[in-house]
Amino acid sequence: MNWRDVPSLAALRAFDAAARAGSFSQAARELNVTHAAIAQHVRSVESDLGASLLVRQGRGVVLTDAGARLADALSDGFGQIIAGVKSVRADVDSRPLSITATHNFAESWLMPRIGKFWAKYPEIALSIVPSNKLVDLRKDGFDVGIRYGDGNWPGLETTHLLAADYTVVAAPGVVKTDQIAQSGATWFFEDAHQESQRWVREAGLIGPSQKSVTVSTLGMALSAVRAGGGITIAASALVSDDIRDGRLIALSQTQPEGIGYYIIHPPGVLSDRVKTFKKWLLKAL
Amino acid sequence: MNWRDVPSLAALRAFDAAARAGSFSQAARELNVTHAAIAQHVRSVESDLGASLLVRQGRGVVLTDAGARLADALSDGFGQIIAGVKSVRADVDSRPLSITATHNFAESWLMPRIGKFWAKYPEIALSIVPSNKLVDLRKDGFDVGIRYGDGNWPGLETTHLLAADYTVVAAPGVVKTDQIAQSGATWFFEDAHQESQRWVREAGLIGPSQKSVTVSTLGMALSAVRAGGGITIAASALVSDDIRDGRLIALSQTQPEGIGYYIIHPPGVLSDRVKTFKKWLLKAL
DNA sequence: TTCATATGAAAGCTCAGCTAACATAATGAA
DNA sequence: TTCATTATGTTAGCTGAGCTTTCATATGAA
Repeated sequence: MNWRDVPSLAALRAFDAAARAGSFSQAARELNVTHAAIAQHVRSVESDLGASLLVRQGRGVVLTDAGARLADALSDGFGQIIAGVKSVRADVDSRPLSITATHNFAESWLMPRIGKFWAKYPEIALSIVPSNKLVDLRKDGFDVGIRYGDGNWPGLETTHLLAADYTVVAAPGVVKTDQIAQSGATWFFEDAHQESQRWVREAGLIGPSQKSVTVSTLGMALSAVRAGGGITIAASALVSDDIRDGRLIALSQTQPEGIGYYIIHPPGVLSDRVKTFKKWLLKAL
Repeated sequence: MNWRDVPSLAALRAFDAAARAGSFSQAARELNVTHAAIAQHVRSVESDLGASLLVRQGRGVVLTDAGARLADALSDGFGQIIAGVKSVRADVDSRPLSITATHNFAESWLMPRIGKFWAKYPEIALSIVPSNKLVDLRKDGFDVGIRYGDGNWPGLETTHLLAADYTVVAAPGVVKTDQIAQSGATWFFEDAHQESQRWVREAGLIGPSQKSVTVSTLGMALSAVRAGGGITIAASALVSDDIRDGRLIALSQTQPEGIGYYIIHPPGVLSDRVKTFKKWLLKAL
């Protein structure tokens, strides 16, 4: 497509608006600029093409023959562009909001609450994809994500959701708070969380004779622990429900360390649906 | 036409180019920008619409479904716009170059030389409209003009063509150079040129008993003077041919005073035809 | 493995696009 | 006819959209 001899698109749009309005002032109001901007654009298109396109007549302007022909083409062209954009927006708005979250967060925090979201916003369909991978939101087609980390992901806007302190939990009666290492209780560790395991050892919360079992998900660890099978460590936010409801008791807790759960999305203006979901997340703490 | 929810036209054009090229780098070359500019625009359209449009695949990019649909609409839209501009340009290029010049200049300087222009540029049709009015080039549909004055016309580009000194002339033998005021020769003055008349009186070139006749055009004055009927004063450039050819002799001359003949045209890029004509004018002195 | 060519990303530059201000022109009401 | 209103015309000056520059990372061919 040869753009070499085409006046500026901004100028052509200004001319298009003036042509259809028959007035620089009216065109200015429609495009939210001053009449001076319209006038400058129109005259620059005229100068570029070497033809008069709009001439003053009374309190407005009228199209010359050349102007009428150009205006027809621009009307068609810009009409197609606007229609195409509108159509893509409509398609985007009609598919579910696509959300990615870590497995743990999805299972322990989001899914238990999602019913309330749907109750409040039945018109917003969601597609929740648990993934521990650092997915590329854009490439993989997600609108918004919840990620665990330090919040420093270049090219993304991040909003802090939950601090990442950890709590050691067990079912009531399984172990006394000050005798975690001396108890015979089994430690359940999630595979991926080497860091929290290291913390447990450095805090002296695991005895030499204590068994430890590594499982693949926090959900599995929590199932075992809820059943009185032992002790585990998890992000505090993910076990806060169990603690509140008395299914588990808090035995020990780390200090927050700048790591946490964050809402992430691409920069720029957010759609209403993403705004709504984000706002709900922040309130559902 | 609702532009409210439409991404920037520059960004849509960048996307259009990338979509058809399948490569940011190739699109950049086509639009004469860097690949970074293309990438920024494309990602900004994606962010605005909330949809992935182009994804990386190997060394290039491919369209998503949403991207393909938008690309179709943009291709149509931009195609119409470019075709419309091209059509108007073609029309402009097919009509004669429209030139306005003062009557005197047209008659005494331009028309005697225009044959040489047509000989050299037979493909450029001209429409020459003599007019002493300060015409509005744009409103009255002129491509270029020759005006007499100080060269200070806001909103126009001016190029000095001829200085405006004046020469007093008569046919050979009619009057001696140092006896203009003492001769009985009749002064012929052009109606509009009060200023040159004043100069003649202040220079003491007209005697108390000398008759003067006011005519409407310089051409009329020159006809009478060439026939030996008396003396006149004219812009030097306009009588240089008569002097060279011996039909008239120079009796006295004013100093140039910042007034002259100028080529005028609207600001901005000139079409090739206007450039050619202008260049020819400057060489035809 | 190396090299050429692609996209990704962010800091920083600059001029296209605009506003503000004032001038002039046209129209309509009194 | 005069005056108010609303239009376009024009220019100086501001600023952020659009871009470049630079460097990083990814891909594919040799």
